[in-house]
Amino acid sequence: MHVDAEKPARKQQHRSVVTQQKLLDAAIEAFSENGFKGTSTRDIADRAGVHHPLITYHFKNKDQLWRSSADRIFREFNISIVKAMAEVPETDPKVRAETFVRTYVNFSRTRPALHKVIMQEASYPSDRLDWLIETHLRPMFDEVHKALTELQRLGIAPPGSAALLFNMIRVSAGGLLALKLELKGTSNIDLDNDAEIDELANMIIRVFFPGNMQTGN
Amino acid sequence: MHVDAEKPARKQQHRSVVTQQKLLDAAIEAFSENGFKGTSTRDIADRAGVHHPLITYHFKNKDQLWRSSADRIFREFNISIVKAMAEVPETDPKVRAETFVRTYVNFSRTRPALHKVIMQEASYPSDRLDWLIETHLRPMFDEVHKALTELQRLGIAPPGSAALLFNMIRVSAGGLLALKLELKGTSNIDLDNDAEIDELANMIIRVFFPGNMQTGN
DNA sequence: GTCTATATTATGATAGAC
DNA sequence: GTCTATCATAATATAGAC
Repeated sequence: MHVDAEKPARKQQHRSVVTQQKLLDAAIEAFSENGFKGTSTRDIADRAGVHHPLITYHFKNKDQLWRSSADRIFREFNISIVKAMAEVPETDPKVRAETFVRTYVNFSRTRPALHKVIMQEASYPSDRLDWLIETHLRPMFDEVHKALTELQRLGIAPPGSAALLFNMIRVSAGGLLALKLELKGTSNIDLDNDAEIDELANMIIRVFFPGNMQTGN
Repeated sequence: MHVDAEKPARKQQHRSVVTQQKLLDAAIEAFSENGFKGTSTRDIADRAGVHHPLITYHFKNKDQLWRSSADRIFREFNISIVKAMAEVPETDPKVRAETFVRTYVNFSRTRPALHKVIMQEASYPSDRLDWLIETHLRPMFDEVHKALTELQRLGIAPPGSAALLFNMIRVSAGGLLALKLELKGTSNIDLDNDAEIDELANMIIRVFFPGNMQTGN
């Protein structure tokens, strides 16, 4: 009956999804390392362990694959942030800020591609950059900018342009994780180490939210 | 006599140098935008307005051209820093720190490639990254790290890892200039504007050197 | 020192067998 | 849904004329 007929179909559907996920993971890694132009679809297919014509089959072309990769990593990040913020009382803006920084740092650690992809695309004008800004970057900025302005009003964050401040925090977190290899070589900072990750988060909090100090660890 | 014989030779030498400079400028721009893999030597030759086999003639291959480009931009940066620091009294570490930040921000503005090239190469391990660290990055880090430790001892810079602090300052200056296009789109920050550049430098100084405040403009 | 021509390999994308 | 085979283009690099 229907069940017997659908079982293989479902198996195929499942395999298709798995292939897509493998390609997306491989694409995120490759694009974040070498940028859009520097990445070959063959390289992505090799990393994913699938044959390269499957990219055309599942994603139509390189550009669509890039967009799907960006969607995936930003969705993961949003889920991570929303989940972390849900566990923090809305009444304590300082703790909310700290939680945001720690979540951002920890996410950037496991997924440095978040910042790397932005850096790659921001290097020169392109339709991809415009799309990235409209779809993911500006909505995120607007929300955090609001919270940061409130933190300044409360005397927790330093005065001045909240927009500049936000971006300084952002590159201090995601940017340093994206430069992990370099920091290891120049500064002997090992951002694969739990303790150093914590120290980075604490440093960011200490420097950018000096008001009402309550945790100095 | 000799003069007549040498004149055309010098002209040729001169033209050769000009071609090399044009290629280096074009290479810095191209490599910073698209990374090593993402940049084609044809693109560089086109930007420089010369025929692409000339790259082989003057620089042997793509890799040597990249190294020469990196040498050029780091040399420019060093000259810029040394010149600026020479005009500041050695006895005032706070003013020296401020001068360093302003010089760094202003250099990154005219030459965002300085930070972009580092970001591109730090995305994945390579011989180029190792070379960049040994040749340019670590020597620079060692010197600034020493000065920053002294600033912490004087209570001007916040406590904690001087290495992390240095890198946070670095990405807040060079990193934001490298993200210029994105900041314009998401945060409406125009880093082509003199006033906003000054505001960024002031914000960095305010946040990272809060002790002994003496200039808040 | 500069150019044209070219050898060789890699790339994005597609056609069509299974 | 997956594979092999292939096309057109673009890449790095070199050879050799001028």
